[in-house]
Amino acid sequence: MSSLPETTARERPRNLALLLREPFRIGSEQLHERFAERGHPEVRAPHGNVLQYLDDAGTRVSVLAQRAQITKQSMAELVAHLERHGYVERTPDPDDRRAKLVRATARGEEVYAIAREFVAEMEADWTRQLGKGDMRRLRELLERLNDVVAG
Amino acid sequence: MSSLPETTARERPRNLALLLREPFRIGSEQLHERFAERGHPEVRAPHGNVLQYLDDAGTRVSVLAQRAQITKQSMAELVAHLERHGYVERTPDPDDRRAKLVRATARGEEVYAIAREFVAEMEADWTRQLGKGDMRRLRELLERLNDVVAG
DNA sequence: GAAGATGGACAGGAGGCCTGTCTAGCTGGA
DNA sequence: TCCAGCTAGACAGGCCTCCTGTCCATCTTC
Repeated sequence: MSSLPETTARERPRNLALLLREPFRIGSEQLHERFAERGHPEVRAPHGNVLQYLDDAGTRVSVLAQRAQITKQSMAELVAHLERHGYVERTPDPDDRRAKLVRATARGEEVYAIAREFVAEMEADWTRQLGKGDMRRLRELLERLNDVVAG
Repeated sequence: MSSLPETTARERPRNLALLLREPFRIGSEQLHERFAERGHPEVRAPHGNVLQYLDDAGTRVSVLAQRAQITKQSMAELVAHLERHGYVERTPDPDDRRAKLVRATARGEEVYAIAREFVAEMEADWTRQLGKGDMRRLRELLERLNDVVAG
C-alpha cells in the first residue's frame, strides 16, 4: 500500500494494489447485497470460504480449513454459523467415527446458485463494457500475474 | 499437503475475482512481513486505512473514516492503536475546538517510507517478470475496469 | 440566543480469527 | 495384540476490527 502524503489523500496516483482490490471489493459487496435481497442476509463474506470449498459428497472441517487456509477452529465456527442458519448440515463420516462431513443443504445450494449467477452477470457486464478482446487480454495478464506472485 | 483422499473442491475455472484478489492479498501479506522485519509489527492490515489517508497537515478522524469508508468509531479505534504505539499523534485543531487532527509522527513516516519502498520493489518485480509492455497494458486495463465498476 | 448539525468519546456487542488444551477414535510398529 | 503417537473435532479464552446507540461539547444557522 503506497500512499503519497503529497497534497490531499484523495488525489493520489492510482495505485496498482488498489486497482486490483477495488473491483474485487465492489463485486463482493454487490454479491452480498444480492444474497440479502434474495433472502440470505446471514451469508456473510467469509462464508464463501466454506461454500466454495464444499464437495458434493461432503467435506470434513479440517479439509475445508486447509483449502481455505485458515485454522480448523475458525472454519468450525464458520460452519457452525452456516449450520445454525440451515445452509449446511453435518453428518457422521461412515469411514471415520471421529469425523463429520459438512454438506450443503438445499438452502445452501440456493446460495451457491445465486453466487454463480451473480458472477456470470458481473463478468458479462465487464465484458460488455471493456470489449471482448480486452476482457480476454485482461484475464490473460491477470493469470500471468498470479503465476508470478504465486511462484 | 493435498494428499487428501481424492476429491478436490468443486471444479472451478480460474475465477476472475480470485485472480484480482490473490496478487493483492499476497502483496499485503508480504508488506506486513516487511513491517515486522523492520521493527513495526504493530502495524496491521487495517492501519493502512489510517496512514494511507493522512494529510501532511493532519486530518480529522471523521474525515479519515469517510475516506476509508468505515464508521468514525472504528477509525477512532485504529487511530488509538497507532497512537499507543507512537505512529500518529493527535493535536487540537486550532480551527475547531471540538476537533483533533491526526498526524503521522517520525515513526509513522518511517512506516510510510517502508511501504513506498515495498510497493516500488513489488511493481519492479512484476514488471521484470511480465515485461514492460504487458505491465503497462495490465495497468491500463485495470484502470478501465476500475472505471467500469466505479461507474 | 436557540435549534440543529457535527466532532469525538464511551458502552456494549458481534463476527472472524487465533493459540492452547482436551477427548474420542484411528494407525502402525514392536 | 497392544500401546504410543497421530488425527478430527470440540471447548475455552483472547485479540482485533467493526458495528449501533448514546452522550457531551462545540460550531453554525436562522
